[in-house]
Amino acid sequence: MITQNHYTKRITLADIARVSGFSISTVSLVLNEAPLSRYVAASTKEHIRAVASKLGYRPDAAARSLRSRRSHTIGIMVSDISDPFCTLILQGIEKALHSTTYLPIIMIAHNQRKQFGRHLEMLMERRVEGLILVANWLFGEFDQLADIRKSQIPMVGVGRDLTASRVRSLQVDNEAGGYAAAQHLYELGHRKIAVLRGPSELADSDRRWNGIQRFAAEAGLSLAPELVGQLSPADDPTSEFEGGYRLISSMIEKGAEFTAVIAFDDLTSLGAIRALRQAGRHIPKDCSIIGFDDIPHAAVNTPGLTTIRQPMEQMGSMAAKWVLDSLADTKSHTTVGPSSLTGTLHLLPPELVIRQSTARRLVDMRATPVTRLSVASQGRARRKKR
Amino acid sequence: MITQNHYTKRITLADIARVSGFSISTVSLVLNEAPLSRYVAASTKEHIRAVASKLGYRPDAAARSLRSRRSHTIGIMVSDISDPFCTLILQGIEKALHSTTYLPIIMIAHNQRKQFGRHLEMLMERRVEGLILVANWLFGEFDQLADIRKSQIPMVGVGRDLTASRVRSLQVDNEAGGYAAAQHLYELGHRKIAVLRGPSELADSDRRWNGIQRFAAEAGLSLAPELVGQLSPADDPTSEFEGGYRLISSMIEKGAEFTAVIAFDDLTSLGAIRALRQAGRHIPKDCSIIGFDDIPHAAVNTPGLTTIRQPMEQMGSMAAKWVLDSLADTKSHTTVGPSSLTGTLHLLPPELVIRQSTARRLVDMRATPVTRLSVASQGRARRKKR
DNA sequence: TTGTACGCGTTATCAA
DNA sequence: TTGATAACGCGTACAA
Repeated sequence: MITQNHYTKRITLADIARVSGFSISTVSLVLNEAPLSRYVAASTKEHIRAVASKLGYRPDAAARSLRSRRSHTIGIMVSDISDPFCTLILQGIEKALHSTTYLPIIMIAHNQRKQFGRHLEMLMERRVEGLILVANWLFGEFDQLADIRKSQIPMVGVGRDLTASRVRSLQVDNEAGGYAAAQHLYELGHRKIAVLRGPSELADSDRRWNGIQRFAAEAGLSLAPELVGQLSPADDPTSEFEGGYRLISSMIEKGAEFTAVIAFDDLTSLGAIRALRQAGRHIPKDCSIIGFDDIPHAAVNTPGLTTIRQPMEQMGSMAAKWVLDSLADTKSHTTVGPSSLTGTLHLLPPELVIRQSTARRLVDMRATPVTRLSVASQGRARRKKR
Repeated sequence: MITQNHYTKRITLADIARVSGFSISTVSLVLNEAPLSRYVAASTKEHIRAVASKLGYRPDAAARSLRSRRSHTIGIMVSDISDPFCTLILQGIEKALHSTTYLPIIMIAHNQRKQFGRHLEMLMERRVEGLILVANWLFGEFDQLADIRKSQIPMVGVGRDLTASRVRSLQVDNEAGGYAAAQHLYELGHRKIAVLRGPSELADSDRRWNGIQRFAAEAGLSLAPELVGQLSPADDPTSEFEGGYRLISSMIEKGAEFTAVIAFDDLTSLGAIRALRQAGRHIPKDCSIIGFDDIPHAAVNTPGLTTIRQPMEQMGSMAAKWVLDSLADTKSHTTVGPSSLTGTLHLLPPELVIRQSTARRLVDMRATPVTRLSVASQGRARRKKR
C-alpha cells in the first residue's frame, strides 16, 4: 500500500459514484457530457452534478491524459522572458490559444543552451502536442530539435529564423524594414546617415543592412564607411544600449558628420540618443534617429521614438495558428502531416511608426515639431515591402 | 481497443523490456536509479540504458504523476505578462525553482477576472503542489482562492498585498519607498514638490502617499494641495503614462510652481517628463523627477531615471522559497503545515537608485550634471526603512 | 537479482 | 438507461 497521503484527499469519480449511488461510468458520462449521456435520466444528471460540485470534484488532468493519450497542451519555449520582444509574442500566442482547448506550457530558457535542452526534454515528457520556439537572440542550432522533429510534433519558430535547424519559422521581413528605415530618413531630406548594424552572428543584422543598402543603391545615396558601426557580439541584450552609446559617442569624437541615425533596434537607439544628448545635440532638430522593433518603451520615451515596428503579437498568434492547423490536419488526415513545410521561412511586413525622433532636415525648420500625446496609434503609416 | 494512434508510437517501459530482454520492473528500477537497482548487474544496467536511449525513451509525466500522486509542478499565475514588473518577478521565481525538481507552470491572466478563474481551475486540475500569484495591478478578492485554500496548497502572493483575500503576501515596503523619495528630493534642496499619487483603488497608492506625508511632517515640509494630483482608476497600466502627462500638463497650465516631482511609478514619470519637456523645462536642471519601481527602461532613458527600486527578482525568488519551504514542511511534518501563516504580509526594503533625473536645487549649478554611462549599478545608495 | 501483480483516476466498450 | 471491466504507462511491495 502507498503511504497514506497527507494532502487533502482527492475527490475522484469513485467518490461521486459512491455518494450519489450511481456507477463510475455513469458519473463520467454525465460530467463529461459525453454523447452517450443522452440516455441518462435528467434527474440522475442533476443529482450527479450536484454531488460533484458539493464535493468539489476536479478531474485529474494526469489520469485523463494518460487514458486519452492527449495532453491538450502546447509547449512554448521562450528564450528570454525579460525581453519585451519575447513577451509580446508570447501575448499573441496566448491570445490565439485562449479560445481553444489547448493550454500553453511556458518554459523559460534564459538564453542558455543547457536550460533549453533540459526544458525541451520536460516538454516532451509532458507530451505536448505542439511546440513553439520564441527566440529573440541567439538560438543557434540544436541537435535536439532533430530528435524532436522525429516525434512528428508540429513545431514553429517565431522571432528569429530557425530554418537552419530545419524549423519552420516566422519573422518580420528584416530587409524590408531596413529599406523602409532608410527611405524614411531619405525622404525627410537626410543624406548623411549613420548606421549602427547589429552584431554579426545575428542573421537579422545582415538582412536589415541589406535592405538599407538596397535603398541606398536605388536612391543613389552613399553610405560613408566611417558612418557605419557594428555592435559587438554579446549574449546580453541590454548591452545593445551601451553599444549604441559607444558607437555614436566615438563617431562624434572623431568629428564624423551626420544628420540622422539608423539604429539596429530600439535599445540601440536609446543608447545613441544618450550619446547625442551628451554631445549637446537635440533630437530631432540636430539629428534624427530611427529604431527597430517598437518595444513598448519606444512610445513613452521623450521624444517618442520613430521606429520600424515588428508585429509581435501578430507573429505570436500566427505561430499559434500554424500549430493549431497542423494539429487539425494531423488528426483528420493521414500521417503525412505538416512535415512537408519543414524549413519554410515566412516573412511578415514591418510597419513604419513615425513619432518624434525623426524630422525633416531643413535649415529653416521650427525649433521643435509639435509633440502630440497619443501613445500607441499615432502617426502610423504603412509601407509594405515585397 | 483504442483507436490506433496516428502519432509516432510512444516508447514505453514495455518496449524497452521487450527489446532488452529484461522485465519491466528491472527496466524501471534501472532507469530511475531506484534504491533497489543496487542489486542489478552493471552490465544489465548498461544494456538497458543503451536500449532506452537508442529507442529514444522518455518517461510519461502523466503516468508517472498519476502513480506517484505528485505533479512536481508549481503554478504561477501572472496578472500581466507584458508588464516588466511581473516579468522580473517571474524571472526571480524561475531562478529559484530552477535548482529544484519543481517545474513552474505559468498562466497568464491578462488582468481579467474570468481568465484568472479559468486558469486557476486548470492549475488545480493539474494538481500543482504550490501556487504563486504574481500581481501588478488590481487583483481584487477571489472567492475561488478560499476554495483553493481548503486544498491546503501552499500559496503566496507577490507584488501586491493580497492579504485581503487571506493570501500570504510579499511586496515592497511602499511607505518606506514614498518616504525615501521625498527625503531624496528634500535633501537636494527641493521644497516645492509635486506629487502624483496612484489610483485610489490601489492600496499601494495610499501607502506611498503615507510615506511621503510622514517625511513631510518630520521635515516640516508642506505639500501644497494644488501640487498633489491623482491618477484616475484604470485597468490599463499604460494609461499611467498618459496620466502622468495630463496631471503635470495641467499643473503647468495652471501656473503651479514646483521644482521637483514624485511620480507614482516609472511609467507615470515618463509621462511627466514629456509634459515638462513640452513646456520647455529641462530635466533635471529646471525640475527633478523621481519614479518608483525601476523598470528596465528607467536606466536606458535619457536622462536616466532616478527611482525607488523594488527588488523584483528578489521578491520572486523569495516567494518561490516560501512555497518550497512550505512544501518541505508539509512533507516531513504533520498536517498542520503552513496554514498558520495565512494572511501574513511581508515587506521588503526598497532602494533609492540615483540617476540623472534628479539634481540639487541651486541657482548657480552647472547647466547639466555630468551624465555617466553605466546602466545598472550606478550611483546606488541604500536607505532601509523600518 | 529479477519477475509478478496491483493500483493511480479516467474513459471507451460492451453488457445488461 | 445504467453498470462492469479493461486498458493507458508507470512504480513498487513482495515473491521467486
